[in-house]
Amino acid sequence: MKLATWNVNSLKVRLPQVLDWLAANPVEVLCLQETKQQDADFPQADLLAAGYQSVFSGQKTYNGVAILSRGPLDEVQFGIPGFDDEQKRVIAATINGVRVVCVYVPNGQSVDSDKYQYKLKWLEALRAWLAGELAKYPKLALLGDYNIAPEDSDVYDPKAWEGNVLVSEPERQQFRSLLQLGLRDSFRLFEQAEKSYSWWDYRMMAFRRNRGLRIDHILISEALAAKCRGCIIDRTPRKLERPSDHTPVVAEL
DNA sequence: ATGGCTGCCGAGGGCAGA
Repeated sequence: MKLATWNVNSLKVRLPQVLDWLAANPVEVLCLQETKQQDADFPQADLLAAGYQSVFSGQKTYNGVAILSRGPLDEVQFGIPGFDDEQKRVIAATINGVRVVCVYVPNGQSVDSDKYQYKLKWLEALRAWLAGELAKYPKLALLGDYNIAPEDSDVYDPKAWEGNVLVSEPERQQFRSLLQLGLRDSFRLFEQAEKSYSWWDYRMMAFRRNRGLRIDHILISEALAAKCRGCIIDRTPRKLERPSDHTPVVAEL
């Protein structure tokens, strides 16, 4: 069973690329972030025609998450329970006995901004909710755009980024606290090439120069990690015309 | 060097992303 995550930076623009990618990579589950579409505009029929059911939670202009699945999506949850949030950043569903949680973690903008405080509070609420989810669902996968590069090895120029949003110590501490719930970073369960990233700035030919960050992750519970067979970052969509700035991450369970 | 692209909304540039 393959599970994937992809921040598409507008599903309206990227739908053809998503459909092409699914045709070439017929994963069981694909989590999307930054769909930037209201639910009324979500391309449910196009995805169904491609063999994928979907659940989604979107809004105009910003944010928006979705889970696409070949099999039925049960026990659908929108948002973090008890955490009041206008922003559509979380959707979860149970698929084939696996609790799939799709997240678009706030960016934080800069460490001295209100958005950074919101990011840290949001991550704390996520952690608290997931502690209960893990007790309920031993087979759990947390996929998405975390907007955190957990280690310096996930950053093309750690010195330049030191203390910055996406790499700051409080954010990394929040990432580690997710691991402490009993989750594993599936990418790091396997030998990987150095300088493996999932996002590259659109500017300054960052992709061509591989000036990127690894901020899209698939964390999996111990029960899933025990039989996880691989995790890869698929850079090919980043090479297309008009790409998303993020590229898919795929775990094979 | 704080920009550099891209998408959004909506009709021109400003905001946000990371």
